[in-house]
Amino acid sequence: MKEEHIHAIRDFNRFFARVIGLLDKTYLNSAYSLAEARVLRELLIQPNQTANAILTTLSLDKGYLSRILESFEKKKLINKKKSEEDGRALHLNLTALGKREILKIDKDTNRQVEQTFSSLTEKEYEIVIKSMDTIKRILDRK
Amino acid sequence: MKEEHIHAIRDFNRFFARVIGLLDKTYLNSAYSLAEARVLRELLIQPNQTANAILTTLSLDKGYLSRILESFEKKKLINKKKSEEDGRALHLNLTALGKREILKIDKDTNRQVEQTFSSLTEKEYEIVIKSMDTIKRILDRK
DNA sequence: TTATATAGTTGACAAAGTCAACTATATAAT
DNA sequence: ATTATATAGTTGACTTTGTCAACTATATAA
Repeated sequence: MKEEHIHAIRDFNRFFARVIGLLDKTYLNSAYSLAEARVLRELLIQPNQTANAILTTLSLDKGYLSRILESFEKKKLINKKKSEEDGRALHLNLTALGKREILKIDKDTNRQVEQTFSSLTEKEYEIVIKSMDTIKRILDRK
Repeated sequence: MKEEHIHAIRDFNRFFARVIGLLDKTYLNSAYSLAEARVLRELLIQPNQTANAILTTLSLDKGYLSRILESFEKKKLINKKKSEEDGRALHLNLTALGKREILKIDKDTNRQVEQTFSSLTEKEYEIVIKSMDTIKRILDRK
């Protein structure tokens, strides 16, 4: 791999880390941390998952996730039910409140994205998004 | 801004956050945290800066940076000298050791980037990097 | 039946980051 | 000149976030 490629990639990484960092700040004033929002979102996308499945998808620490889930249960955002096939596993589901909360968070995040990118013209959006798709498609294949 | 644009951007953000997160893991086994490496790198790029300048560039907390700099001085990575124009300000410079350390970190990070992206063909590198540049150019202008 | 593996919990801890009060110096307003 | 206000950096106290290893309970393999 060419030195200049590495340099170009790192340059973009640094740049885009700032963009992502800016968006992640949305969670600072919210009731949930980034990790918590990711867990809630994961359960919205794929209900009835076990903690272990989430663990793999989001690469969190077991203990950390366990505590997040415990706090969610206390706040009535999720419910846990013991698996019938495997007595060790818990199936997790959002409550109605949990769904409302993650949808609210996502709305805020959307607004934040909108703000961050708001100065682009329609044409520019299309170029940016096309480029994003190109990057993702190539990297994802690997 | 179109709903689908927001969705596409957020999709890429999530994807790329994982890429960046993977690269950031380089710092886990290193002697420096991500924040520390950023500060060292900043001083490599722009020597003789004040703490305050770094603060603005990297958006760190005052106290946090102050302690990082203190630890750097103890480890002989930087030296501080009082500004002659402004008695409150400190001008910061990497020592030879400091330079060696940040160059070593950067070498490790380069290797990590290389590994992460290693499966791409030359043609694919070029497409990816071109797309990155396009995104950066459009967003940066704003 | 015993050994080994896995799901989730718990306690102890460490790293990362935040906040506000403080000292020292600089600048602006009267 | 004096006083008020602002800024650079430090310090103490604290919170949040994340890590690690030991543990319980259940499942699977030998």
